[in-house]
Amino acid sequence: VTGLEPDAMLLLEQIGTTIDVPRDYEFYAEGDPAEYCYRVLNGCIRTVRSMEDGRRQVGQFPMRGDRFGFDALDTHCYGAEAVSNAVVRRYPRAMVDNMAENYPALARCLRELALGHLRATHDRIMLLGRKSASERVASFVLDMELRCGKGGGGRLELPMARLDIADHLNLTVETVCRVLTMLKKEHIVAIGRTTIEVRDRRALQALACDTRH
Amino acid sequence: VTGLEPDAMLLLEQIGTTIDVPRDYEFYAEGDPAEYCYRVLNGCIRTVRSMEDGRRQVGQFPMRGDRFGFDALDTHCYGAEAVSNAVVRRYPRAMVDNMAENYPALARCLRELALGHLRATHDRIMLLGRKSASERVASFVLDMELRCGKGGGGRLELPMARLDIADHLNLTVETVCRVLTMLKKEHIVAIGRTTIEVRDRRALQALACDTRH
DNA sequence: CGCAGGGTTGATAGCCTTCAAGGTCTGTGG
DNA sequence: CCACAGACCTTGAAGGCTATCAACCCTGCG
Repeated sequence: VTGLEPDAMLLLEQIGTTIDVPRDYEFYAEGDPAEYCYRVLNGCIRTVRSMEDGRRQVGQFPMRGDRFGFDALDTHCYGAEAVSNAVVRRYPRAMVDNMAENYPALARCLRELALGHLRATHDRIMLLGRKSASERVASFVLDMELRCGKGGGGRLELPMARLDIADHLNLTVETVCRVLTMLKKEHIVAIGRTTIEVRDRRALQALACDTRH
Repeated sequence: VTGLEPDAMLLLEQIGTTIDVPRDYEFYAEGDPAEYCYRVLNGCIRTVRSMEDGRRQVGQFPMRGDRFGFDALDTHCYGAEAVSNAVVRRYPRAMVDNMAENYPALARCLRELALGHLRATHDRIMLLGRKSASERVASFVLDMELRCGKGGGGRLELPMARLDIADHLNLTVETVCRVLTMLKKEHIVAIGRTTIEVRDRRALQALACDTRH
C-alpha cells in the first residue's frame, strides 16, 4: 500500500515470473484456490465480487507497484481481472508461504501488508457507508490522482469504465455520470472519455470531506 | 475469528495479564499508539471510529474468544470501549512482535488472523454497501445468534444499545427500531430491552439475503 | 451503413434520514 | 418508599438522496 519497498519483499523476486495479459484477462475467479499472488508492473487490474442476485462489488484497482491476491487465506474471496492490457509479476503462493516460514523479516512484511490492506478496507467502509455520492466520487478522483499523477495537475488516464467506478463506489452508473458532469460544470475537473484532469484541487478536497448539508 | 485456537497463539499467554474493566471503559482511543492487543474473556467490547463532523462508525463487537487491537500497524485506527463490564486478557504489543520474529508459527497465526479480519471486513462492505435496512438488521441478529447462542433457540443478550447497533450497520436508531418492530410484529423474533429471541430462523435467513424487491 | 456497447441526461419513485414528540426504564436523592 | 431526571427506546410525518426506468448520444468496428 505504501510506496516503500521493504527489502524482505525482494526475496520474492527469486520465485516470481513476469507475465503479459490482455484486457479483460481473468487472473482468478472468486472462490478459486489461492495458487498465486501478483504485483502489477504496468496497467490496471480490478478485483471483483458478486452476490447471488447479481449485485457486483469492485474492491480495488491495483496499479503499478500494487499487489493483489496476497490477502487470500486458502481461496480468493475476490476475483481479479485486467482492466487494460497489463504486465504483472506472479509468485506461487505455496512458495511465498514457505519462504515466510524461513525468513521472519518476510513474514513481518507480509503481515504488515495484510494490516495495511485491512486499514485501507476500513477506510473504504467509512467512504461507502457514511459519504454521499459527491463525496465518494471526489474522494475517488483524488485517490486516482495521488496514485497515478506524475505530480502537479497533469491529465491522467482513467482506464476503467464508468460501471467499474460505480461498482467500486456503490453507486449506479447514472449517479457517477451526474456527479462527474456537475464537477465539470463547476470547472473543478476536465473530463475526457478515459481521462480526467483536476483543475481545482481545493474544491475537490472540500467536496471529498464535505458534510451532507 | 474462527473458533479454533491455534497452538502457536498459546505462546502469547506467557506475556498476557488478565484485567477487569467497567462498562464504558476506554481501552484505547482512535489514533493512540498501539501498545497492547487484547482477547475477550467475558463481556462485550465495541471498536469505534468517527469522522470530523461526528459521523460515527462501530467496527465490531468483540465478545468471548474474540481478539481486538491486533489489527493496528503503529497506531490504532479504531478506538475500543467496553459495552458492558468485561474481563479481557492483555498482551504488550512490542512483545508480541518480538515473539513473532522468533516463532514462525506464531507469525503465521498472526498473519492469518489479519487475513481473517480482512475477509470479515470485506463481507461487511457487501453488507453495508449493498443491502437494505431489513437485510442488515436480519444479518446482524443471525450473526449475534451464531456468536452468543448456546445453540437452539434460546433467548440471548443484546448488551449494546440501539445506537451502537445503528452505527455498526450504518443506519439511524429510528430505522433499527422500525425494522425490529416489524420483525416482532411478524413473529420472527421476540424482543426485550436487552434480549432477543429468534422464533423463525427460516424467515430471518430469507430476509438477510433478500433482494430489494 | 448499421450495430453494439458504453456514456449522458431527464423524470419518477422508493428508501432511509431527519425532525419531532411521546413512552419506558433505571438509578438517585429526598 | 416515592418522585424525578435523564438516557434510551419507540412511533409518526415530511423531505432528500439515490436508484430505477427510459430515451438519446457517441464512438468504434465489422
